Amino acid sequence: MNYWLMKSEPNAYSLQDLKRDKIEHWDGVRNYQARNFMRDDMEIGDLCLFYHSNFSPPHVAGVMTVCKKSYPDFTAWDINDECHFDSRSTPEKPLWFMVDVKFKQEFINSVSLKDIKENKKLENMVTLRKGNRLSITPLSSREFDEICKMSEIETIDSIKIKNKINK
DNA sequence: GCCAACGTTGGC
DNA sequence: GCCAACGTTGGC
Repeated sequence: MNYWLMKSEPNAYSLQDLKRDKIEHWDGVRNYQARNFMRDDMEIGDLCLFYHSNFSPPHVAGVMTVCKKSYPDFTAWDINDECHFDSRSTPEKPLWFMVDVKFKQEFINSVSLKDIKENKKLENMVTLRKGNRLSITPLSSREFDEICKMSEIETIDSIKIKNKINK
């Protein structure tokens, strides 16, 4: 089983949205490395941290699981979908792929990027590597467990995030 | 809103 | 195949 961190801008799609929808396809990935992770390495049952990017403060909000193996990202074929359409991808020769994810858990306390950076045990996280902009990164089981553990503790940032989300 | 860091594109 | 120019990501 593998562990992943997956980024989404909560404006576009949040963990709370997934909680409502239960299952959703993780479409719109248009980066080859991130695509390869999904297409080649993600298995049913893999555990994923749901990370809210472009939010102040940025944070991990909860956990989801992979519930369907990769298949072509059909939003790339929709000429009316300005954000996702890519003429290079066709049903015969798909270029982009996605998996389905299932809601598992909303953290009682979100874990902020700042708190992650300050945790010595997480200093080797791929997500933290300088200049990393990958929307999907692998995690070790230890890193995954550590972040879940951190969510049990209330912090200044987690209170900030709670207040903002409940507004 | 700024901008660093990276990925992608396209001319040569 | 190089690399400059451009676009995007995402923290701050």
